[in-house]
Amino acid sequence: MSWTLKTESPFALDAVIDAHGWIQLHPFIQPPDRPGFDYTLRLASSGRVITCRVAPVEQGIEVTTTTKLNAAKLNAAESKELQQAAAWMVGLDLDLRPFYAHARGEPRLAHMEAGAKGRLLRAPTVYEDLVKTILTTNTTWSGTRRMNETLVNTYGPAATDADPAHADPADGAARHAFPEPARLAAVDPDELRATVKVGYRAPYIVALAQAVATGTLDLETLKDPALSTEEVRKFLLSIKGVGDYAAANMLLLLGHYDFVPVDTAAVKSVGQMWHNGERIGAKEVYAAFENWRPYRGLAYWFWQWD
DNA sequence: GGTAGACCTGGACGC
DNA sequence: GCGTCCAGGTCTACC
Repeated sequence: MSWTLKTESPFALDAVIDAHGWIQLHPFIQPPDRPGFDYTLRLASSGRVITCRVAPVEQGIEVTTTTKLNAAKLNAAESKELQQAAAWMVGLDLDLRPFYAHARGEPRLAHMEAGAKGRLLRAPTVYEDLVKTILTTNTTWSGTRRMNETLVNTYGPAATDADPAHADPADGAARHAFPEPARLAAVDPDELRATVKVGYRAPYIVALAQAVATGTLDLETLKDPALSTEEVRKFLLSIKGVGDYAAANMLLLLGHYDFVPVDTAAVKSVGQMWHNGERIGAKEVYAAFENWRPYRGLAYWFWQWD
């Protein structure tokens, strides 16, 4: 089964994929031999775990199911859920034309409008993106990838009726969806620490999963574009394990662009470009992008440094 | 409001 | 092979 989803605003799937490293985090798989990506998800409406293939078409994407579930077609609710998830993942709801107009004339951002850049690949749920963001804190990118892969393969449900032809191209293993909140909520933090080697992040992840699973924390409300940036930021910062960097990263994913995920790379880049390589802090990073309000984070993220 | 130290892991390095 | 050091954000205690 397949569906074509389109948007009115400038769009390029390869720009979404290349915007950051999320494509390297399971359940995303980037096939080496064709454009687009594969993603394994559990459909909440039925509990089925399927793998879908997302490929570029003009002004949008084509979404195709790639498992043997093709033989047992998705029902209406499942189809709707899959299409909504795919549209959210690639940001079909976003319109960056106001930013392009704002950035017109800045040579270091000219590549954005030309390449329809600005969207960042995201998971179907805010919960998944938040767990992944916590896994990016205080570690290297290779550490993030390792922790995420182990988390997904250990606690994520395997694709039902998986077609061996569509197994993980890296090792042929069955693909897994991201672990449900209820699954991680039931894991002892010490076990998570031992199996996934997430270290001190274990209690943060379990507490987050428990809050989502019990309904104490409704992260999906953060997708509401009517919420102000400050409202969303305050909400995120109230979660244990989420600090300024993690909140800013999540804000970018949620379509709020005024905060910069200040990490060591940010202070290094800004220090080299505007402070003769001197050691600087978050204050100087924000000062460097002051003229880009309310898009400071977006301008920073796509700034061409050389 | 600002700062120091602890939290974990993997990788680099020296022996 | 083993031990030590370091990088990477957030939290807590303290001033």
